[in-house]
Amino acid sequence: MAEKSTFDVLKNYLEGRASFTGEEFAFIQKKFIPLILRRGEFLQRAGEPAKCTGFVAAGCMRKYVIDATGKEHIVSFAPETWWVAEGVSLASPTPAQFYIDAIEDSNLLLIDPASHEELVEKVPGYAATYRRALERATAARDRRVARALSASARERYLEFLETYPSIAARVPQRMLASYLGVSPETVSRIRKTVWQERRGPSTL
Amino acid sequence: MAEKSTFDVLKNYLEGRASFTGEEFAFIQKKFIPLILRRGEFLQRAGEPAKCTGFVAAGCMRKYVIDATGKEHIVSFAPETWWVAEGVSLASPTPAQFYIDAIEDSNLLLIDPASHEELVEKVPGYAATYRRALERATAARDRRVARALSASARERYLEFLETYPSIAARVPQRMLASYLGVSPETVSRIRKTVWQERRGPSTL
DNA sequence: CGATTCTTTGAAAACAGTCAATCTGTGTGG
DNA sequence: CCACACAGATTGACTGTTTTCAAAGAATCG
Repeated sequence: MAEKSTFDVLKNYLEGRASFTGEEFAFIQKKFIPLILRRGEFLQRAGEPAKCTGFVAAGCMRKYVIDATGKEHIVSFAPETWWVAEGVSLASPTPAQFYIDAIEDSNLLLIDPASHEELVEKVPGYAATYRRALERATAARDRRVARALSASARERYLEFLETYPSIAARVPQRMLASYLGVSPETVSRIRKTVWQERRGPSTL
Repeated sequence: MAEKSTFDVLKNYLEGRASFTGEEFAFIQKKFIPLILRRGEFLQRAGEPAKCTGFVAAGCMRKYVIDATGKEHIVSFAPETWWVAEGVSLASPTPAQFYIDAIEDSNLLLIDPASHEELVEKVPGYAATYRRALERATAARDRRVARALSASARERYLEFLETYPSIAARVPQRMLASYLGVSPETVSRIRKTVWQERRGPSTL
């Protein structure tokens, strides 16, 4: 069954981070709703009420904004075993600020805020895992801000390749550019200089 | 006593977010260590082991990185009732990535990771408050990233003034520039055009 | 295949950064 | 009370990077 194997990814993820009883897993599983998205399909659009947090069991999602001139700016990617969600909007009834769509065919597990709250209250391991994920997410975003402020386009590009090689390998370059905050042309030019430098010295 | 009034700020903050018994407050208070910092003094330097989370009871802190060329880049400000901390480094024994210092004379309440863990485990209201603070922090950082990617220097400047007027009013302009990711000169020029536009139409 | 989307390349323009000088305000000491 | 020093803010001229626009060349999906 497709659903079972999808949940297994989450189960695996959780087992790696805390201890759970079989009962707890059953309880957790009941709270999540599987969702299959094809490439290009949306989990959420900015302006809509945001309803769910998603665990990515397979595939890859992206979260982004569209600015006044119609340009997309990717805030984050979420491949397998990552979470993807609107920020505040889950707790409060604010309209979503972000678009979230699938950049590959993806399997998600969705959970609504109330169920999530219940899990946090009743399953200690879940609460701890969630809290740690939040802490890591916050730290990762601080690093992202710091790098955006202090590093050049080139440095950010190279760093992304090092830090997230598996993501870099599977997203189109224009999305990488969007994530880095530069134009696709600039990424193309950076790439060019990078292998010119790698090649240059050795071919002399 | 100075310590008591400092803790009252935290107590007040917590009371506004969850319910606590007197015993719980006493337990909480025992875990925090007051610290007074004069303007310019450090809570932490990059490279050191990061040890504590700080609650700002009075004054204002900043968290920043110093890049390869020696330039400072402010990741966040933390005025009264905000938390300031290294991200990951609290849980793991990684060296700190950020500098944290006082930009005004400030009163902090510090808590080490182990005590914090204890509070989260034993005081439900504290756990919930902390979790919500983390969620809000993550969301705020997503917005910061989105704006850094999608808005011009001018828009970011105006938005900061709107969103954090009280911070904008008390930090030097060079720090605002550092936070926005532009040079002090650029902020100066932006300011100029802003009141030229406000003045221009009416003085015609 | 065939159409669309993605990437590359070129040339010119816009934007912000740097450097350096001046101006402003604040606080200090004569 | 004035003079001075210091830090922050402003302004101008110049430089450099990145964007934009436009067009051609891959690559990919159906």
